Amino acid sequence: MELTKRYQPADVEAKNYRFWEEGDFFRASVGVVRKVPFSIVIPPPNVTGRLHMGHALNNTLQDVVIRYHRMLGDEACWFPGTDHAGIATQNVVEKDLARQGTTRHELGRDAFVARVWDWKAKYGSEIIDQLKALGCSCDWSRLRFTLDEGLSKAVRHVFVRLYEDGLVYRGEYLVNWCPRCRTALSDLEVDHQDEDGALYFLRYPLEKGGHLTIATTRPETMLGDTAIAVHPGDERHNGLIGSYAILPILGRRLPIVGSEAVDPEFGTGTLKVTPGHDPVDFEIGRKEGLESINILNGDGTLNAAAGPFQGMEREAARKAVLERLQADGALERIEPYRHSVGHCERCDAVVEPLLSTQWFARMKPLADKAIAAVKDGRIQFVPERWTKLYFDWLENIRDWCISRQLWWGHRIPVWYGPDGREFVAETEAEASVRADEHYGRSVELRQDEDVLDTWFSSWLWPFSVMGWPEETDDLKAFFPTSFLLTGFDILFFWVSRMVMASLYFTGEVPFRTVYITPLFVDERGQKMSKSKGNSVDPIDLIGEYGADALRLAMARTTGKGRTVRMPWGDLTEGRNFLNKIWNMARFILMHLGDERPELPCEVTRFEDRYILRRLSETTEIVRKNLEEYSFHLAVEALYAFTWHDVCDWYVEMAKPRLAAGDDKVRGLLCHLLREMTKLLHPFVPFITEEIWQALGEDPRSVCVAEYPCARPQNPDPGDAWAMSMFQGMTGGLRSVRAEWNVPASVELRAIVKADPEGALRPVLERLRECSGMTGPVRMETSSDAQAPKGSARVVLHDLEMYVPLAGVIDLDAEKTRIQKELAAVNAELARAEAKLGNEQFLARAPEDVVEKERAKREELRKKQDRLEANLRSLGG
RNA sequence: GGGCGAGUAGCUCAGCUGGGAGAGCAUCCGGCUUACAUCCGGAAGGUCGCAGGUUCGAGUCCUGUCUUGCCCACCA
Repeated sequence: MELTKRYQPADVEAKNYRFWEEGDFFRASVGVVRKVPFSIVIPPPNVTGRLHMGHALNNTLQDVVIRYHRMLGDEACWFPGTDHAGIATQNVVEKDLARQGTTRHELGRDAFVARVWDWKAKYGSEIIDQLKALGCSCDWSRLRFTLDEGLSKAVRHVFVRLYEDGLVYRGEYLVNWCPRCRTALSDLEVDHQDEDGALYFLRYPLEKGGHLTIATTRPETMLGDTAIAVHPGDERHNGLIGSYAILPILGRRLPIVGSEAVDPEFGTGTLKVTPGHDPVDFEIGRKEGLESINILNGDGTLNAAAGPFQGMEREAARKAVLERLQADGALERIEPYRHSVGHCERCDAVVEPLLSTQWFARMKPLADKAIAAVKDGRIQFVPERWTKLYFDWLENIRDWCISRQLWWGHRIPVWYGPDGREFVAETEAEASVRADEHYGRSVELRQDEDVLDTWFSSWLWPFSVMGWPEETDDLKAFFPTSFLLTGFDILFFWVSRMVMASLYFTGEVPFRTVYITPLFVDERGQKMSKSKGNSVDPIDLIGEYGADALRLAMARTTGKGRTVRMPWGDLTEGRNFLNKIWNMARFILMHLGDERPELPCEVTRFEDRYILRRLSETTEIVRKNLEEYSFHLAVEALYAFTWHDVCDWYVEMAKPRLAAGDDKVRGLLCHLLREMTKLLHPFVPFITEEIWQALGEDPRSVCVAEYPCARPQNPDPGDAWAMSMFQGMTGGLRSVRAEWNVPASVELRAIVKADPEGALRPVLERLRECSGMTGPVRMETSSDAQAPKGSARVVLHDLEMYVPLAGVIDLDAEKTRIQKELAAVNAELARAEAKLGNEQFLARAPEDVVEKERAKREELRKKQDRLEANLRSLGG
């Protein structure tokens, strides 16, 4: 197979993904006894969504993990799927309807839901294709959707079970209400933002004369006031408890009550109590048995309870109420005030606390088990710090409002009889049978209009995708899953709830390890989002840099903190690295021709042994970091080994041998290429597949090849020494050339002061052989060499070299250079000697550290001697 | 009001359980050396936010502090 000069990702990616799909390499089997199961469920992306950077990150990392385990020989299964994303998807389709000049209400429920299904049919595969473009090796035969029949059944089953266990209930409570979406929201779906507002001081006349001044940020809610509260310990006002005030405008009689909830320091120390529109007031109202008045309609306009303001929008009503109060002399003053305002997570509308009848799930009993599972180590968070947040949330958990006044989602499996009695069942037929039994006759049932919160299906995902509540083979083989990876933004929404659901319904943890990724932010540290216009489309990045380059950049974000900025530099670097890999492969394959030589059994050259040892070390580092999910460290190790050890040094050293037809070096290069291709594969699957196929030794895919194991090499310290001498001398000669502008074509004379027959011999041989790395050099070696006049000096701790450059070299400059080097050595030596002169250090530091320090001192002393001698001979 | 993260070379960031400060980009100099100019070689660049403390030894651990970002919380 011919490889192009440059790596061209687009063709390679499309071709190889097709190859994998046709080969069915990602499909997992059940009942393979000898294999260890390893499973991951994907955090299901919104079915009509598009891939964003968070997805790119999450799915890259999941794919690295699953590919690694597949290559380890595990029965690796990555369960893919999509989420119906109730409110998000409904909003998208509603926006589309708005463009067409209609609304869902005009369409009606059934027609609207049909429209959403159409939408899903049209756009639902886009995100899947995008995951494929990223290289994700999901088992597509197991693709699921949260509204699939099987998963819907799980949802109904769970609802009924919770109902029967007394853990779901229906009731009228104050909930977060989005007037734009016209639905209730859970606490988690409300985003709080600090905004500039005002504190309005209103005068409420007292029945017995005089008045009270009360501060509020939402003056229009006064229409729903049913009391006034003061702190019982507040001497200014506590005499009023038990008396009455009169509500301005409406003239309602308001009892004045005492409540610990009132902060005497705030405002005037008096609180208007609006149980229908404020959570604190709602609690006071319950305690005091106050009436709750709802002044709002579902769409945010004011209702009949608002009297003269009926029909107005919220903002207009606020203005109108203030004007009226002003006119009545009841508006004392206005102060600017910054406070937190709740917004709908999905449409950004200001959320209103609203009294309404909803379904709730009691979470406390489930939360206790979920806390225990992490406390006793059955589930582990990576990074570990997230456990604290997990505990904090679960320990303070509140009931979950699970009903939504939407049309897109799982309809609540509750049917009402003619008298409003609830029949909770998994199917209408079942409910009907029970209803008929109850009434003793055939009755008409009406199903609850609401649907369930979209997370009510997501929290079952790890087992519902495997067919639960049926006892399926997949469940037996792959549940609990091995690993979950997601961003911290859905730690509460999803992760905690999955743990709760799984423990409650299956008795098992849903996963053993949870890896929490950072979140992408823009240059200014702002969260990336489409609405802010600061998001980056990963598909564009794939087009520009290639999927493998994007994956490398993603893998390298993992060392960071809670947030990461767009890694533009890593993308370029990744693309360059791939080109490097590509050309290395091209070079090696070119020299292999049609042969695929094996690794020679006997390896005598130091650079061969050295590179094999480095390969082994690198393999070990990569495996270790993959086990620990330190993806960035694995990539760094691969990068350094490939680029520096192999390409910069080993391949360069191999060139003269290749020219001379040395078969051993070809065997070694072939081995290196084979091993590196496998090592790199989980991170950069496309390019490695292409190289694997070009190698052509295994007709199957590299994705099912065996992941390399570190082969312990005989640690011959002589190899490392020889290599460092070689690198030092090569570097020294290159420096001399650069420093004195000696063109690469001009031959240098190098006089090496060393025993030509000693340990340095192979190094000198190699240096002669590899003149391509330094430019032409005529080398002379003797133990008692003297520096000719006008020589540049290369000083290493175990040898020195003189490069005669009379007429070219500026001796003062060379002297300065040596002096600078000497100063650095002296400083280091002083530190080492101070350490070794410190008895405490000798007594307390571990032996190997002391030994290392001694060796270092010896090296530095040798180098110091040589530098000083050279300086003297330079006339310093 | 709590909690968490980040502050290391001009920039973006590595630096695991404490033991000789690193990479890439950018800068400067020199190279189209037939794998690669998405390249090769050379150089320059840092009191590791600040102040204490523990330790023979701190970028790494502890305390405090500053800057910055985020999350949670019923302050009208």
